[in-house]
Amino acid sequence: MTNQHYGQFCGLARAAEIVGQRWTLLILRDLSVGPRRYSELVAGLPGIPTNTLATRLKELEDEGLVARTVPPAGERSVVYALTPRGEEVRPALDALSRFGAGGMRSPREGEIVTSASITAALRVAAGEGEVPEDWDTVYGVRVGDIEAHVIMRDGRITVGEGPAERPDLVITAGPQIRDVMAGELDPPTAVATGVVQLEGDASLFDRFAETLRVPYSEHVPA
Amino acid sequence: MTNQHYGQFCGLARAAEIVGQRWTLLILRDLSVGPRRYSELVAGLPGIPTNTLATRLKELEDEGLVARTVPPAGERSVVYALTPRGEEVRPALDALSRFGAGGMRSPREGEIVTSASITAALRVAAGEGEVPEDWDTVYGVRVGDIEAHVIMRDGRITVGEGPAERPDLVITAGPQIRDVMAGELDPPTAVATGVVQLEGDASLFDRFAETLRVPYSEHVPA
DNA sequence: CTGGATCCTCAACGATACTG
DNA sequence: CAGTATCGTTGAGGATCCAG
Repeated sequence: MTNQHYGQFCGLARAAEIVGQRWTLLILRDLSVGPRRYSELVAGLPGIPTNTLATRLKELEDEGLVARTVPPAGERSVVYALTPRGEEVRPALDALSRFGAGGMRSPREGEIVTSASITAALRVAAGEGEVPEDWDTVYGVRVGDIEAHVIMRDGRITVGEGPAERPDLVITAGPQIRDVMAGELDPPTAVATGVVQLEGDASLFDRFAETLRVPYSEHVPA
Repeated sequence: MTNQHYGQFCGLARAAEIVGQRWTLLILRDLSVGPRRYSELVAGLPGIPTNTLATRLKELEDEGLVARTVPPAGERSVVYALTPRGEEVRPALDALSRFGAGGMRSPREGEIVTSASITAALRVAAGEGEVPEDWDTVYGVRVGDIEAHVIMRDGRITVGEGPAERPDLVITAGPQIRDVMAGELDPPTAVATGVVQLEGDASLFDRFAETLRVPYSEHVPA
């Protein structure tokens, strides 16, 4: 429980004392996508020891980043969510995601995609989320049995978990969808080679590819 | 040396595998301020075990974030510096600094300020560094026996380590200087109460205080 | 069935000493 | 100065168990 203290009066050092703990960044990522129950966190973080999760949640609660909501009457389930202070970590999560994504080519052996990871990735790719006012498009994105949705409407982009309702276009793909978002694989080729499958108005895929962007780093070594 | 692998094809997970290691964020912070020799890193990171530093440097080199430059002939000293890929972590460091600084009030028992920490803090506070074109001001900032400098010139802000050459104003203060940068302590009061001492054109202090800003979080619990 | 607590093992970390 | 070697300690990993 005694977190590492770096002994420096420094914002980064203080941040490191929190997010430098193992699993903490991924817990925050999952919670940044939406409130979660304990078992949902376990499911979204394959490999996390249950005691580690319990410890981390307690630490994050002590730090004021996470609040556990005990349901009032009919005892259903404890729900964990980011507090307002916890929301302030988002820009850092996004910057780290962007950095990490820059060095990410294809999945390593055994690497998976989770609901939170794809949703967070799409949110980062959306960036500030400015699009023309007259766009009104709903996308569904499926990777494996995971599904997320992207809505471009009223000049803004909204990203969420789960299937879209009445999507204009459903995009089904593997992790290689990243090559499209990195600009390394142009949409027609992606479709032609079967990297992505489209259901619905296929002409909307170009818009998706050009709007959601997380570039590869130009400086990855091997 | 087998870093933690989270098994997820996710930018944040990949980033976490690197910066989630102990001390790594602070090593990157120090290197982001400027190239460093091994002993300088040790000096700037009080408490770091020497073997941990050696291990981290090797890991960061393997990741392509840090390059060690062995001096050519007259054997002087190995120098570590960020690579272009390493530079890409800056936005994440800044976002984390900002987050951590938001929760930072006064120093905890025994916390110190280092050259890299103050320089990094000023750099983050400078933000994008846009100032009016006609400003031409050189500040020296002293905290304890540490000194950094801030130059506002040609519409930009430059922050660096070490004393300023021919400063217009030298600001000497303790860690409470943060209250000024957070907007919680107005400049006249800071001067009047002796929180900061000024040498030079004291009228330039207002400009310093309004330009360099790292706000406190409104949501820190206790 | 959810939300943990407990136990044990081992790899990583921390402290110190020592060397090219 | 720039690390390596050694060793004790801590925290993570993994399985299991328990309470509401």
